[in-house]
Amino acid sequence: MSSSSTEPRRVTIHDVARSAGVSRQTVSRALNDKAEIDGSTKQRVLDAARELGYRPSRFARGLVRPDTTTIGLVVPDLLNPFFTEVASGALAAARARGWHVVVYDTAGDDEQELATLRVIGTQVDAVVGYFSRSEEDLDRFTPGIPVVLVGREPRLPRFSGISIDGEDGVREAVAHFAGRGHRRIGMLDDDRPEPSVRQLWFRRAAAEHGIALAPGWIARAAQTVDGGGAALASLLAAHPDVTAVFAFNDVIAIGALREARRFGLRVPDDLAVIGFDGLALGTLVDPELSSVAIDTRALGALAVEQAARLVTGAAPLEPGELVVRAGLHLRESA
Amino acid sequence: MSSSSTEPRRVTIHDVARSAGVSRQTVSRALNDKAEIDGSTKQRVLDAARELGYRPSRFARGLVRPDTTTIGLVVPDLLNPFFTEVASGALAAARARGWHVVVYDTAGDDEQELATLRVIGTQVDAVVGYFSRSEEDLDRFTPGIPVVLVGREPRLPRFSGISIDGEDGVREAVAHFAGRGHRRIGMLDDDRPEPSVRQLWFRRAAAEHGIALAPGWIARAAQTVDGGGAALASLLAAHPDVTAVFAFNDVIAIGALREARRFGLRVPDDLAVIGFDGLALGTLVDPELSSVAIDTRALGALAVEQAARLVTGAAPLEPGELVVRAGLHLRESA
DNA sequence: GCTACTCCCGTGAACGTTCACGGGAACGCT
DNA sequence: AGCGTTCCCGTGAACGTTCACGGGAGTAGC
Repeated sequence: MSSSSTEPRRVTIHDVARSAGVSRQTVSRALNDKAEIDGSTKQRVLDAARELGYRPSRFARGLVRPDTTTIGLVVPDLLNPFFTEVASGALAAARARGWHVVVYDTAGDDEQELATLRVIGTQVDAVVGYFSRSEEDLDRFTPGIPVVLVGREPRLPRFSGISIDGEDGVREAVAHFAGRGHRRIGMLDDDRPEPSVRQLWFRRAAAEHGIALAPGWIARAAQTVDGGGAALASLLAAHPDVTAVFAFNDVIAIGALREARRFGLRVPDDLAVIGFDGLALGTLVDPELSSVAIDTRALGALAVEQAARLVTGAAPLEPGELVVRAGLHLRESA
Repeated sequence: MSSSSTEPRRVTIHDVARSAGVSRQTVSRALNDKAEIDGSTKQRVLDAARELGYRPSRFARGLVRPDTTTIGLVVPDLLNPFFTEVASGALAAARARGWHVVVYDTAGDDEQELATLRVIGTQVDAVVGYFSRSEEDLDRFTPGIPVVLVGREPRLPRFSGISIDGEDGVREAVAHFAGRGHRRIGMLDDDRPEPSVRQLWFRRAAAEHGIALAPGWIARAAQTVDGGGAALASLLAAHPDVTAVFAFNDVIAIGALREARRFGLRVPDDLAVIGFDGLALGTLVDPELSSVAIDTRALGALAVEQAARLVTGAAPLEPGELVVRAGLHLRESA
């Protein structure tokens, strides 16, 4: 009656040692193939370990030899190709350091983001990702660990962020439109309550070219392909004479491309379209999407790089280095 | 001379206790807000913890209270939308259980896959993913922990796998081709040395419809969009009279779509195309891609489900449940 | 035959946290 | 006054591993 059908106790290094007739230390030596062990005993220990199904505890090991670092990557939607590319860059950068990345997809839901924050603070050494909650909330749940925000300028000095400078790129895009004679240009912004920075850049550039922007020329779009399509439809309904459209991002722009096709508009002849992000996806659609492009993978990699410096205590990147700049990539859609 | 500029020792629960003038246990109570603690002391402890920058060790906590489980997800290329969707499904399934997922992108490289295996065995409680190495190699580096292969039928009983049954779906696709009068149908297979199962299904279905397949009708394609384009180009060079093409997967099929456009072929009138996987991406291209579709997110979720059962010791899924079936989704390209 | 050295192997301690248990102080009730 | 109860708080132990250290057996050298 050694056990009353209770939870089967874990097989520990002691059990292996006893089974092989050696000490813990010898087992440890065999498993991590270190020196100071005889070949035959090593084999005997290895056999015993396999026999018992022994598996070292990563917790016990991590406690005594804290060598593995893990970062948390939080994205609102991994299926959104923008975040896929960012994640890919982050994974590559982490791998280069031998770091582990645990990924959380919050499904764009505030509650899930909160739940993630609640658990992540105790589980990783640094956090990288895209959050929509306030910095106060973030601060509350990430006590003491470095946090790097992607695509968002932090206000609190506790956080760093990789920001996207697309002002020049957007100016190029508007200049391109203007050069082709477009005067009635709309924008498909995202659907957050306040105007995005990209809209601000767009307005400035339009003003520089003396292009007037009546209020109705800006439509709000959910950040999906369907959202982009719907937004273009509403824009066209209000202003059928629009000849060019700048979109908050490529996903929305691609929705607009598809909607334009359904409307029987030829792109770029009837309607020119320029997106933002420069996703690889843009080269798969027809016509290929022009875009104010950024290096999305570098964005993710840069975030991990900064997190690494903050964790190891190395000199963090300067604000000037925490920026990815955008430039116009002209393809077929404009 | 308490320290000679050595590694700054970690702040532990002891330090907080001493600083707040209480015991470890009281600190623990305050941090995990448990009962049996006075409100004022709790606040005092919390302040002290913040002051010292205390952060509990996940290793020590995991050691004494082994409640967090972590699984490793291995994909050859997260940027490949197929794996993005699988990963997304896996993440969602893991989140539903409160499990953590650490993601490894092996970049399709055998060495990186090996390196990943070497480290993953000691870091996670179960492994889920897509591997190209032999089961013997997998076995060597994943001692004792459950392994679930996605899209691959395991030979060793040690492993489980989620397999894809596309035979009926492919038959539907070929039947559709035949019904439209196509007799000269090519296939763009993947680029592995041996013919894929999907090619086998395709051959069977073609035979059932009395469609002859000369050797040159099967082209090999790297699993990228460009690879699909190149493969279609070579197929067209050898057999300009082909009227329909079945592709190993949607990524390859989309490459074929783009290449057909460059060749001036109209899809589906001049060339009908059907892919495999049913990626969301297929609805973004023009014409929208017809595909032998599977539920990719369910594929990932199912793998995690099985891993969960193996870890917790629950009854594992039956072989019949470890299958996702494919069906033809007809859109515009065929 | 003594010393020195190499080759193995084992024992206590430590890592940082939580759990189980015990116990003091204050309060209310009879 | 005595007793039970509630509210707090602290002390040893345990989790499973590696590190530092010590030590015995065998061999070589003189």
